[in-house]
Amino acid sequence: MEPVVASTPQWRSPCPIASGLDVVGDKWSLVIIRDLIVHGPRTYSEFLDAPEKISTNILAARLKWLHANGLITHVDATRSARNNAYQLTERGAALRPVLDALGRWSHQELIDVHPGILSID
Amino acid sequence: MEPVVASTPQWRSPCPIASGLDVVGDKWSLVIIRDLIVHGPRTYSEFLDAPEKISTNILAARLKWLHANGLITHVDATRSARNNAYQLTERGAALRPVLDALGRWSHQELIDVHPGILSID
DNA sequence: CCGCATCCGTTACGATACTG
DNA sequence: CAGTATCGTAACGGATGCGG
Repeated sequence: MEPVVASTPQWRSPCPIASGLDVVGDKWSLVIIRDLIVHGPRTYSEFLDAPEKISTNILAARLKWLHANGLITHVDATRSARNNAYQLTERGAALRPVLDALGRWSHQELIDVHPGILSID
Repeated sequence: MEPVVASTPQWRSPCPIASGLDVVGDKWSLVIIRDLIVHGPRTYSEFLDAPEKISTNILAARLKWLHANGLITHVDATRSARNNAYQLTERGAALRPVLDALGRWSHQELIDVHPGILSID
């Protein structure tokens, strides 16, 4: 019985940078993590409201992947007013410095080629 | 006449994080940047020697992309002992803090799930 | 409705053979 | 040595359906 989504990456090498990319180096993972850092716990449809317009099947697959890799969990539905929401684990929240550095790079280096870019958020 | 490789990203949103990912958020760009930061100017075949084993067509496409986006340039072949090498621009070198943060995250958070991971490099 | 899963077309990746 | 051509596979993206 093959798993729908692999639970762990195929490590390309022992390099920490490549290994980090093996976990969050796809097109959407860090965008999802960004939403969780900026807004806190977030529901499926709230992720869909983000301006990047991820499609529903991709979102479901990425949430499954991030959960399997211990970066997010479900909010306990019985204990929270917000049902069916996702939140960051410690491991996921620890990505904040990466997002900060990336945001700063983009803001400094991409303004001329992407005039509409926002100053940090 | 359609370009073989688009010269500029399709921006998903005005968010700096998403925009940074639109430039270097693929599977290989930051691995190539890492090699250039660690080793300095690097030739095509030296990139191929990296442990991640990128295939030749992908490497050529990514080098073209990174050049089109101003992150790398060719070393001046007439002035250098090392012909046909690539090097970082200021814009590319400015990604160092991103790689540092990612490397630290991986080293701290992925040791248990990836025992062979190296301590920074 | 909300949270997905399924179907299917399109785009990225990957292994390998090959050329200037 | 530095790529290109070819062709197969995997990821992505839009539309739609379906259970709770």
